[in-house]
Parts: sequence; C-alpha cells; structure tokens
Amino acid sequence: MPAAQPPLPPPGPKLSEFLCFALYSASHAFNRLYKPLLDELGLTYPQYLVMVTLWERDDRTVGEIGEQLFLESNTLTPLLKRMEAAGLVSRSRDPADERQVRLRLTDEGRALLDKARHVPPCVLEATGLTADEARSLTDQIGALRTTLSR
Amino acid sequence: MPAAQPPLPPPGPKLSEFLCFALYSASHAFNRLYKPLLDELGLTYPQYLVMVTLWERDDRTVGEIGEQLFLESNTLTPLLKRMEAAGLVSRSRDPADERQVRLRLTDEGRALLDKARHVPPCVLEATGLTADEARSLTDQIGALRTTLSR
DNA sequence: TGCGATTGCATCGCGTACGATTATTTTGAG
DNA sequence: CTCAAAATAATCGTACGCGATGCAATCGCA
Repeated sequence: MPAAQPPLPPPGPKLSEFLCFALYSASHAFNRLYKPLLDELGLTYPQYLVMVTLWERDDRTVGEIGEQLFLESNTLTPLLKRMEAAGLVSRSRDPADERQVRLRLTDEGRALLDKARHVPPCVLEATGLTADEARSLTDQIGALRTTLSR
Repeated sequence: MPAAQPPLPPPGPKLSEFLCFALYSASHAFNRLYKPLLDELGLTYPQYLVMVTLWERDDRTVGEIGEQLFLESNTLTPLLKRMEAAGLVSRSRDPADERQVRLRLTDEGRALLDKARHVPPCVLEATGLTADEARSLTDQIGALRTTLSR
C-alpha cells in the first residue's frame, strides 16, 4: 500500500496567475517607458493624462477631470497646483459657482501638444502590438475596469 | 466648390484609446476592490503581493522579492520594515553573505495564508470573468509587460 | 425666506514608487 | 594577496493615490 500523502499545507495562489498583478506590473512598466519621454516635456505621467484631457477639451473643472481619470480632488489638487506652478494651466474659481475651480490651458500648455505628438506612436511601437491588437486589449481592460468599479 | 476645411488644430490623442491609461485605471480599480478585503488582514496591496511571494517560497532576499514584483529596494525596504513591525516577517542579514537581507515568515505570517484564501476567488468573481478569460487576459498583459521592459 | 443637507474643493497623514546617492560586503583581476 | 569594481540594501527627496476630515458655496424644502 502506498504511503499516505504528507499533509503539506495547500499551496497558496501563484503570483503569475494574478490578473491584478499583471495589471499592476504592466502599468508600472508603462510608467518606466513614459518617464524619459515625458521628462522632455516636464510632465509626470498623471500630469500628462491631465494634459490629454485638457487638449481634448479645455476649461474643465477639477471634478470633470477627476471623472475622466478616476481620481479625487485629494490627488488632483496638489498635482494641478504643480502644473499651475509649471505654467501649463491656470486655476480659477468659477464666478457662476464659486465652489468649482476651472482649469484652463495656458498658451504654453496648448503649445506643448505639438511637442507631445510623437509620444503615442512611440509608445505603441514599444508595445510590439499592432494598432488593432492594442485597441482590442484596451477595450477588454476598459470593460474590466467598468465591471470592477461597481 | 466646397468650402475649404477650416484649419482646426489637429486633434490630440483620445484618452479612452490609451492602452496605458486602461491599465493604469484598471489597476487602481483593482486596488479599490482589494482594499476592504486586505484591511481585514491588515495588509496593503503591495504588502499582500510580498506575502504571496513568501507563501509560495519562504526565506527570500530583498532582491529576489524585488525581482518577482519588479520593485527595487528603495520601495521594498520601508515596506518590509512595516511588515516586520506588524509581526508578519523577520528580517535578518544572511550570515553567508552579509550584503543580503533574508525575509522569513513568522508563525503569524504563515497563519495569515488561511485567512487570505477567500480573497482570490472573491476577486475573480468581481471581475465578471470566467477563470479561462481571466487567464487569457493575464497572459496577454504579462506578455506585454515583458515586451515593455526591454 | 431660512436653514439643514449636499456639493466641490482643499488639507492632512500614510504608504507606496522611483531616481539618485551612500554604505557595506563580496568578488575578481593582476 | 590587494584593491578597485561590482553587488546588495538602505537612505533621501519628490510625486502620486487615497481615506478621513474640513470648509465654503449652493441647493432644496418647509
């Protein structure tokens, strides 16, 4: 009769199988890739995301930007102040509703768009994906985020 | 003859099409999902990842853990000190190579595995994905991370 | 109209991330 | 065997994220 299996503790989960860890580590890998590109623009990665939202549509409130980026004012306020100090945006209370702060691109902030145009193709190339593959993955992950935040 | 197109500035990239932003925001969404689950264990998310690596194999150096998690000692050292203060791990110089610090689970740290077993299935359920779908997405993103970090 | 509830932003504290630097130990070429 | 180079953590400064809380402006309902 074969020896009984030793009562090894059941194994824990394997790190490599964690979807959350794949996202976490890939997100950091993207950050490291962006760093040198954004250093040339004087932006951090979250600051770059704010610029993208403002290049899409200018004159937004803190809340609107936060809705786009899934961030709260406790993160955005200091970040936006640094961007204001860097001369990229202006922050001013909305006269029609003094609770709101409106963000507007300065001329310098608007001009940065042209210097930033090479970034997305450069990043896409580093992913080694075709545009279609990247879009598909982006959509899958976007759908996942929507499911998670419920 | 049709009017000439007005010389609108070419549009910037759309945030929703950014793969990096999908990863970034989904990663944060996972963090928010994990928070209440890990609060019960007294862990933060990166600390949980460290525990997962140690549950897989105990008695690792800071560098080995960093290799698994893609983190450096500047991030890990303070994090591990907090885990030591919480009584989950011990930190001690390797007598055979005094440069290295070896991390070992305490009894309490080992015991936490059982309290943590419900977390992965709970998270998988929140993703709304089947195990196969989750595995496929994990593999795609893992491959992407490998490509990016080169 | 008055006033409590809500909204929108700011502040504070803690815990990551990470570039740059430092200190200590080990390695290895000559 | 020696000493410069490499390896390994730790330290420091800056910038996120975010829970908790504070504060002023607005809203809504009696």
